[in-house]
Amino acid sequence: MTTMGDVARIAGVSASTVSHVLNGTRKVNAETRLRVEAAIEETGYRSNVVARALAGGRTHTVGLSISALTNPYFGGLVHAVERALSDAGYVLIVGDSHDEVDSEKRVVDSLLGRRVDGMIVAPAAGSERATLPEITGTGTPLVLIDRGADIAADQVSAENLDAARSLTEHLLDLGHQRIGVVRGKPGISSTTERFDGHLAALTGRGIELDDDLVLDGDSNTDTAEREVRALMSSTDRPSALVSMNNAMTIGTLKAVRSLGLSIPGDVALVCYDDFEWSDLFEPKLTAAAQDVDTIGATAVELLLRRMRGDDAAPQRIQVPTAFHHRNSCGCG
Amino acid sequence: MTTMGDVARIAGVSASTVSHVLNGTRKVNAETRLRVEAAIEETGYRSNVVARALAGGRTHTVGLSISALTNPYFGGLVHAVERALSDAGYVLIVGDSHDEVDSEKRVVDSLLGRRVDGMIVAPAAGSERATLPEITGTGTPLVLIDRGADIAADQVSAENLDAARSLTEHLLDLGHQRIGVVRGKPGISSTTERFDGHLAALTGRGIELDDDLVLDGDSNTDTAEREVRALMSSTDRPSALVSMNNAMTIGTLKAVRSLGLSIPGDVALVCYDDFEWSDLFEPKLTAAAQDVDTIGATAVELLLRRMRGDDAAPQRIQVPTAFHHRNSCGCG
DNA sequence: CTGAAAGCGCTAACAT
DNA sequence: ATGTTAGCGCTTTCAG
Repeated sequence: MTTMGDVARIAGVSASTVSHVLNGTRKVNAETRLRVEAAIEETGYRSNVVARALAGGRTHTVGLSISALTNPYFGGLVHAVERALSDAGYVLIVGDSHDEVDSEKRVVDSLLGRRVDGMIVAPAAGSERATLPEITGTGTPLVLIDRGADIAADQVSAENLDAARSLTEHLLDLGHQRIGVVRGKPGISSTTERFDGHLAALTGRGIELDDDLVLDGDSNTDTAEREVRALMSSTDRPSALVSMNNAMTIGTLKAVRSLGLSIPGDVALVCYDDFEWSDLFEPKLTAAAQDVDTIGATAVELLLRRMRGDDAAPQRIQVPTAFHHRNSCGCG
Repeated sequence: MTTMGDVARIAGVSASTVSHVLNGTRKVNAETRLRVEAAIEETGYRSNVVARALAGGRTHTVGLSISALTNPYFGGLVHAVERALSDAGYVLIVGDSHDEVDSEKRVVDSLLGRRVDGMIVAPAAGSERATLPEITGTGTPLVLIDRGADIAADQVSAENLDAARSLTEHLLDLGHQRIGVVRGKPGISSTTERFDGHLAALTGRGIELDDDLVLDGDSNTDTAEREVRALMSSTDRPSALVSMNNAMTIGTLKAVRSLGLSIPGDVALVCYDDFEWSDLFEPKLTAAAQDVDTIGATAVELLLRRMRGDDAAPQRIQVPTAFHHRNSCGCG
């Protein structure tokens, strides 16, 4: 592998000059530049980013800790983040935290050891006390994505509360009184906020929450399926269901279908999180759609700003969620 | 940020000793080890992987060039690869090639510049002549994933031909004579192989291919939708359709649905690629499911072997594809 | 406009 | 069993 020194020798200049033509970091005579460029061309030289990082103190690398690459929502998020980052000349290192503090800590440690210039994390439950402080302790710029946490860092997520409230209100408007809710993973802000939205809708209409109607799907499709099946098999089943994220929706649909119940005939359904193919499900899903592209792009934007040294007060951005009215609610 | 030197000074030893206790790379007195460990604990020292990489010549990093993070199939693949890699102590750098040689080249250049220890790529069309030689030229271990290419490198993908043939044969068994086929992106091996499977099924039954029935969906949902709509609006439309990948399937379903046709009543459908929620679509999809987990894990395994210096002849592994018989074919 | 030299933080001979 | 010393390949003062 040719090094900068090789190129310099061939071009008959010093390594420092080669470095400067490569980075445009100081004026060099047109003619010498040409010689250097010729030497680079001739040798097929490719600058060593590792050495550059060590000498320069910046790795041009950003770490992302995410919880479930298999979930299409997170896939879209990674995609959006990767694009924005690569546009800005950074590369993305991804780690999967499985939404668990222990693996999250491992991921973050590895990222920090690699001296990423910045970090984007979708914090697992309990992250505030374990891994987040570790990051801020190193001074590495950090932005939280998808979920919030009680720390001084930029955070960007979808608007959860109002969107979830609209979902439940829609059901209420249709006359439903007993509404089951399938919650996601406990301890993360999105779950809490969406549930609060549900609650707000209920109390807004003077309806008291019935604990029997709140299910913990734990953001796991199988768990959700089991829980929903149990609830819907009971004698006193609800007339409508609200699912709080896409994994919950899949589980819910499977459960309802396996019971031979029809949607919205036997039970109405509204969902937080949309799919590209939501209208191919039977029935078409009425859903609140997060704007992943904007969420990802915004997170990167905030991060880049921090990396440039901006030390304004942390921002908490909520990206609007769109309501897609289709058939599963029963009024398509 | 504390360095190894700092730790050494505090522990009253040399940097080299610290390095050795950290890496277990030579025997050190139990007592000195303890002192070093105490110093590490005290300072919160975290070893600098960048410096380590420069000095050691290995970055413990693997690059992945993939074509569409938004596609759940690739999301699953990235997930599988990430897990296998992290189990082996490597981190994953991902780049999205958008299935286009130009961006692929950009991704690969960036990865090579970062001196990844190995590389996994889902080659875009035309990659053999552009970016793949560049990789092998550097001596970086390489394994191709999802698609093959005519170069001397390990490659792992799903079994395409036989699986696709079975799909078409199933339709043939049901009496269909005019079968439309929606192909994916041209120029990549998976598209070619799957189409060959279709062809083999046809010729096996003495049926000649009708060019009007082959559609190029270009692995793009919208294109597929448009093409399918055109074909199905014609007077002489086929009685069955085979979709060659999941993006094509979405487009096909949208098209058929928008025409008010029913599946399998008006047209039967079988698909290459499965979804976790395939049986939630209307109708449930009869599909050939790739085993992403095995594909990803196998690719990593082959890569690690190469990185260890194995120079056996390149392998080409095809992971079996499972046939999921559901309703869209018309015989559920 | 360009070169020399120090140094980024670590590893790995080579000594002792 | 541990320390010394050279680098790894680049960036960046500091000189000229």
